[in-house]
Amino acid sequence: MKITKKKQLEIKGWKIGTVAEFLQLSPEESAYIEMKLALSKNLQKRRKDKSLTQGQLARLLKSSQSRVAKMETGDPSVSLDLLVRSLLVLGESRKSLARILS
Amino acid sequence: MKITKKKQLEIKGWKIGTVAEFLQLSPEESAYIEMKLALSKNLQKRRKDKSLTQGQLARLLKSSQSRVAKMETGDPSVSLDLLVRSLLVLGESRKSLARILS
DNA sequence: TGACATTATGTCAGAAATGACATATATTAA
DNA sequence: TTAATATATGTCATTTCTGACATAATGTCA
Repeated sequence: MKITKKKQLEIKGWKIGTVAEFLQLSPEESAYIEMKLALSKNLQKRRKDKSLTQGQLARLLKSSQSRVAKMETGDPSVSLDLLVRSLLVLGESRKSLARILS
Repeated sequence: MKITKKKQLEIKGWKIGTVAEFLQLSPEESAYIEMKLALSKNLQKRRKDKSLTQGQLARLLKSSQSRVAKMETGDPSVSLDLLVRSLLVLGESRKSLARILS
């Protein structure tokens, strides 16, 4: 999938139809993006539950505030790998990650 | 985690202790590797159930035989992203992927 | 055995992801 | 409002991943 296409996911304000339909994503592409978004949301929730700023979390992850922001906003430049590894550092288990994904 | 460290995972024949202990992996590193290996195994199973060669699967994935081999053997150069996207192409759903991971 | 098919491994150029930085845009509190 | 804090966005050099290729190793069948 092209980055440019994924980028359009960020367009907001549409009232009818799904994002997948609008962008004509294949089922695989949709599922892949949904999984990333589910992880994104959970990362932000986990961080806030621990009362951490993005900057503080970034230190934990040996990353940067801007990358944490991108993770949480579903930026297409962020990989599943990074999301999963970050959630593991935040204390999620294999099983709880699986639960997030399903 | 260093690639060199992960590479050692391929050492076989040890009879006592876990790989994680031997390599002194942190819980996060262990979980991350376990997840990748679970996906690897499943990819191979899926492929064989469909009676495909690695070369045929590679065409489906728009990849190459050598990369498919690396996916199935748990080569550290393979990302979670690629494994997940490949399984999605093979027909796995979000939910079934989650089941594989848990 | 040998020929053929399949899988594994090594390498590398190009592509994608990453941390870091600057800076813009919220958000909050006085 | 203003200042201070937090989050978002854009860019870029470096690192990591990727498909492709060659070739080695393994398997299969006559």
